[in-house]
Amino acid sequence: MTAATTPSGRTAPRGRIDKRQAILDAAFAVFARRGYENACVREIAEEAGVAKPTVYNHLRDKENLFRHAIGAAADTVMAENLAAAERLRTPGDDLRAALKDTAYRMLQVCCGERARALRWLTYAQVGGFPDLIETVQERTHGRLGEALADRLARLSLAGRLRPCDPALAAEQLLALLTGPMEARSRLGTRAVPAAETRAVAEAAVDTFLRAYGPTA
Amino acid sequence: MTAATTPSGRTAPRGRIDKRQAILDAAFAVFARRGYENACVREIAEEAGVAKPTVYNHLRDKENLFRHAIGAAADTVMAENLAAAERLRTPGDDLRAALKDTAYRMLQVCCGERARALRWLTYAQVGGFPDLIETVQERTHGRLGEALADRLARLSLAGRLRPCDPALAAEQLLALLTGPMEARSRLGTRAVPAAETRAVAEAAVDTFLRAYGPTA
Amino acid sequence: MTAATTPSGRTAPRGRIDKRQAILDAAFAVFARRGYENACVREIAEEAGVAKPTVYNHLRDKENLFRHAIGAAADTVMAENLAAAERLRTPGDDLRAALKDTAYRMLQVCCGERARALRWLTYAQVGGFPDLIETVQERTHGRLGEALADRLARLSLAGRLRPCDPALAAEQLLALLTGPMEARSRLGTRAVPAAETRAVAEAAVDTFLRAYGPTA
Amino acid sequence: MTAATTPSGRTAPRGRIDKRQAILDAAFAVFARRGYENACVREIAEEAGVAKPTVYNHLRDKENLFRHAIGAAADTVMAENLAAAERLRTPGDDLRAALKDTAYRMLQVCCGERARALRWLTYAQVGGFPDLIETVQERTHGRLGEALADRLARLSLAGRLRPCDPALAAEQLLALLTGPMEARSRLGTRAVPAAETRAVAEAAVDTFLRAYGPTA
DNA sequence: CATGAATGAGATTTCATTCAT
DNA sequence: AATGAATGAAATCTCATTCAT
Repeated sequence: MTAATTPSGRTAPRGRIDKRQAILDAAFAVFARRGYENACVREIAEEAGVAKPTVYNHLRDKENLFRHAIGAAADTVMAENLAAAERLRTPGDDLRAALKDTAYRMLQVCCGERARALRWLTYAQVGGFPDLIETVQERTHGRLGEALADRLARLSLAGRLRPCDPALAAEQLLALLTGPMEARSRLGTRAVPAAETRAVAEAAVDTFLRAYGPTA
Repeated sequence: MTAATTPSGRTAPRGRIDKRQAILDAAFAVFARRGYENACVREIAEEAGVAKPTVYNHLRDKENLFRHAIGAAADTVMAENLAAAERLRTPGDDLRAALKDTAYRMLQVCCGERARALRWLTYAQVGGFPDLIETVQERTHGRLGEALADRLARLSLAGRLRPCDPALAAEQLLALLTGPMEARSRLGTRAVPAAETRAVAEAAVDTFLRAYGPTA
Repeated sequence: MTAATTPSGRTAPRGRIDKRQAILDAAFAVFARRGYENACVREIAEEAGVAKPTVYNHLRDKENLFRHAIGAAADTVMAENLAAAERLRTPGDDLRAALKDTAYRMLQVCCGERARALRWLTYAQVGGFPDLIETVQERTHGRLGEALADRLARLSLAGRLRPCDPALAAEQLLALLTGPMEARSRLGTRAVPAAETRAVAEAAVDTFLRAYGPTA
Repeated sequence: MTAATTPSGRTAPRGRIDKRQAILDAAFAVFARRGYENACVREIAEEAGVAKPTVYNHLRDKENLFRHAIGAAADTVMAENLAAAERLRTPGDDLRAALKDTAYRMLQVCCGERARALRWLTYAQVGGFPDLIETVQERTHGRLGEALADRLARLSLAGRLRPCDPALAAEQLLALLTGPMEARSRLGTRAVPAAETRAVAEAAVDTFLRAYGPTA
């Protein structure tokens, strides 16, 4: 942060790698594969290549470490999802195709490694850190719903969707996408072939458009 | 069996009969409020009113205890859900009303104490016990989807729904119900007023019927 | 003990197998393969085919069980050894051959399954049950030494060995036999080929006779 | 390292240096008086003046602790025995006296506190750690036998013993020494008076020399 | 700032032993 | 006499966290 401007200095001759970032990355990785309780600080420190007290110096305690690691991952996942939703800003002539494309991209994000780990950790710790979970939920699902609602509102105003409550429409579109995927991937334990993912996206959009498409 | 008829005679000089059930109940309660790792067998034993080794005598180890407690809870939740789905066997004249009624009942089950705890534990341990989770998932969500698909197939044949893939329709109806509820209850951390629950059910059914209702 | 006179009724149509004997046998077997502390009463009961409390009914506690099991095994081993020593009662013309034969037989006993297990258990528990160990030691090694000393005294009187302290001679003969065997069998962990065992016996007797043989 | 020079400064604010050695010493002491299974790490930690996890930090687990403690004790005992055997390098004119002196010294070592404890532990755990026991056996008995054989070979070459297999001679001399001592000390449970120890040594050497002394 | 070493607390599990039938 | 069920006690080991350098 001091010298280099690239926060994760790709291949740049990074002078001092940010230990803090290394710790957070390692923490998310370890939390993801072990869960919160089973993850031990020693393993995180090893994965980050630092000594245990260094972790405590930077992030005070295990809980804080978890909160920061989760927060960072949530931001990343959300950015990816919003990027996918942006696609709807320029729907082109074929709305159905644009929706399907957007939907498929979002599903890809949701099925990705990071999003799956984040979802598991989120659910797993909803009892232990309800406030954190709520924050994450709002910064991810909530934020995505809003972005989607914005797009749908524009489309409705433009007459390309029938008049509707855009928040509700967005909520239902998301549900039609993620619900079946969770079921088919068995909560993320089995990989879903790309073709099936695409089929889920298309079925969701078809149903959505029958319900929300412009009236004949 | 001879003298005492109290099935759970607290401190009665005979404690042979339903110790196992008491342990399983206590286990689910403790797992539900502490999570798998934080739950300790001592607490479960205390809650069940038995000594710690008794727990081990009956259920071998913590993992086995967890599996049985989860399995039992899953069966209970499923039975409740199937009972709600049965409502669709006699839809009466007003299909929309019947669907909304069924939907609302299922949401009530899903938002109940036990179902919420089961959902949390399921997600939380999907990394640790993938096989168990898969089983639970199939015995609950999967089974419910099938039951629902059966009903929808009948309705479709009867011309009260347009021709469709009943499995897909059931999957999407379930998604339209549970997805929004998860979002609004913040993964189950906040109570959703009955009115809002009903609204979710109605919106889901309305959307569903626009997509799957009989063609004009 | 009541009806049948065969204490371990070989193939006889044993009316009531002696549970007590079955327990003692099982106990020795389990103690032998697990050691005293690692042997658990449950396993002994299983091996004996009875329930755990039955073991306690018959033998009061684990310590008592151990004492009786060890005692019985010691008696058996001792009987075998004494039988071998008896051979010296009729030495025949060739004393050297008679001694070698006796020595070899005793080594066979000492290397047998039971004697080895007994030796291990004895040493292992010498700290925990010093009195028992002392008893066993006297009933086995001590008793054998005396028997041997008797034979050697006769031989000495008969002029077939030079005048000597027969107790000391017996002690040293035993030492020349068992010491090298313990070393070569690595305390009983590796099998010693019969040829090597015989060589040990012969070397012991040769040395013994050079020291105690009749003066030229 | 800067302020305190006391190598084991009891409660000094620095305890970094010889904790490991203190733990190993304490471990051998506790194992010696309790046996492997009955020794508990808590007691070892207390005896060493450290906290329980410190024991685990330094030696990983109870088994490893045992192996190291035994190994160290074996080395010490062996060094003492080899020092005694060295005596034979300068036998002087009176071979018999030199042998008796050496023999007595070795018996003193063998009857010492540490050697007795080592022997008990060795036998007791021969079932549980056969590889360790074998190692110990070779590093002690085996090594001593070789050293002794070397001395005897020299003496034989010098004509002070008759031509013989020195390994066998050493083996038998050791047996003549330790065998009777084990019997008389009842496996180490009772103290043998110095006079009796000396008598055993002399008897062993006398017998040995009659068998292996120079031919008249 | 980074670290090696140390520790207090607590979890799972096993075992010998005893009731009550 | 024999047993299924229950229990008090204890042991191994792990972890989050803190000194002192």
